[in-house]
Amino acid sequence: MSGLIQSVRGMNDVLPEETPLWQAVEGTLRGVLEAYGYREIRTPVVERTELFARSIGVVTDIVEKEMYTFTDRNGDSLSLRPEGTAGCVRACLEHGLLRGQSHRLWYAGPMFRHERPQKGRYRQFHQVGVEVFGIPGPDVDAELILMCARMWRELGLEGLRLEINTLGDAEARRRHRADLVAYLRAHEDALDADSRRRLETNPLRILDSKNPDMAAVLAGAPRLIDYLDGEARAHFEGFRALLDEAGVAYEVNPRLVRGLDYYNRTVFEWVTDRLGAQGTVCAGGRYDGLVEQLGGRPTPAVGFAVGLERVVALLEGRREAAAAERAPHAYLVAVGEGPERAALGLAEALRDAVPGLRLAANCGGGSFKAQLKRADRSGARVALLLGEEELAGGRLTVKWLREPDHAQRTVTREEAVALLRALVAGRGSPGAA
RNA sequence: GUGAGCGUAGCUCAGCUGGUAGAGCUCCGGACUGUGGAUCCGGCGGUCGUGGGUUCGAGUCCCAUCGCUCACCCCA
Repeated sequence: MSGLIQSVRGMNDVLPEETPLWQAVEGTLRGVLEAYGYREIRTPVVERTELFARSIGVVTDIVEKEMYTFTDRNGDSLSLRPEGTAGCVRACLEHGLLRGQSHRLWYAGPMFRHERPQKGRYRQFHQVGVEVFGIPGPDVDAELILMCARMWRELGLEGLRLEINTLGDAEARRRHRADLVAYLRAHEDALDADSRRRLETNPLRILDSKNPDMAAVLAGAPRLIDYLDGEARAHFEGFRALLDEAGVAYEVNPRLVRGLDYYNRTVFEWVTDRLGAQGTVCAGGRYDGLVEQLGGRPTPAVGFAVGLERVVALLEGRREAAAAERAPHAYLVAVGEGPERAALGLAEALRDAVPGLRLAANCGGGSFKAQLKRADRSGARVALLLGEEELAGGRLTVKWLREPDHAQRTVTREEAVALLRALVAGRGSPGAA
């Protein structure tokens, strides 16, 4: 055990016990995205490092110290993507998708950040993300919120809280940031070490400090909301009105800030208090300036990303149920030389005759007892027994593994096919066997 | 990057003040020549994370190192 090679720190295996829950989550999210007319885009996991530096921001933690960056054989600096938006914008620009038309897109896949792992935070993690290009109004912002709400509903995820805020436009943010830094510098002796460091890196975060000693100073700090111009203000009011109209509950959190530089105007987060320190399950906002910043024409854009590890963690209680939904319908037991030789062919014939059938055929021999044990553990609803007697008579014995009140019966292959069809259709009437 | 807690069988863990490693679950087999999930019996399975030190003797004490977990930071 000590000599074995282990997985890379912070990069986890998802074992077969767990994959059914992941598949259920992914399937549900995909269904919702399609219900809103969003189309999937797939982009590489590796991009030029410069793409992330120019989009996320050079001085952010992500770019400064969390990227997996390496030099390609030809000398280019490449990085594993730490988030999905930059690559998506790059792909759209590269293929001319942003000329005039609007696009509603989604993607899913692994992201990489070299952080210290902890609950809900991993070095390889998975996101489902959405990006909308070319629609400036608050109606899409609201649509994204409604889409999220539907995702939670269909997943059966309860207790998520929606927090929203507006960051205004670039100009307002610049003025506010300058005033804020000046104000905080004037009170620098009242700041703790962390906050002094953040004066350089992320001054907005200082407002979010949990240190009670700084509360008085922070209360007097310039507020971003006072810097908003009329248009940004109207956008936010419009967004809120649409949420109210739709009956979505939310909370305005003026201290809600996004870590990535490119956000402006609407930002939002869906949070839970059931995941320890990493309570954000989904976050997003508007980034109207990013496309231009990456060399395209000015193009309004909004998006969000869902952290799949966090969603799966919240749904952990449904692991068994999800696994049961994907278990085989039937397990084919074959004992004896003749039956064992005939089993694979019979299994093929049954799969041909019953579309959608999930049939596990026993391999590796074993006694009746051993094979039934495997059948039981496979989660199958019925065991199909093929022994010398059945083989000689062209029949199969159907044994119900989950319904103790249904006796096993030996039937013709045609009857077995009919029964399996009913099982697959979900109207399995076990008594009919 | 900083701090704290924890590393004993595939999994969950016991092992008191140092005396030469155990249980439950899983898996395989038997009781039951073609019948699983219950019960009983048996079997497989361990360089006690790794390296060094103290000692007649270290799973136990000391040091280092690696790993895991949680928190800070940051964020999905």
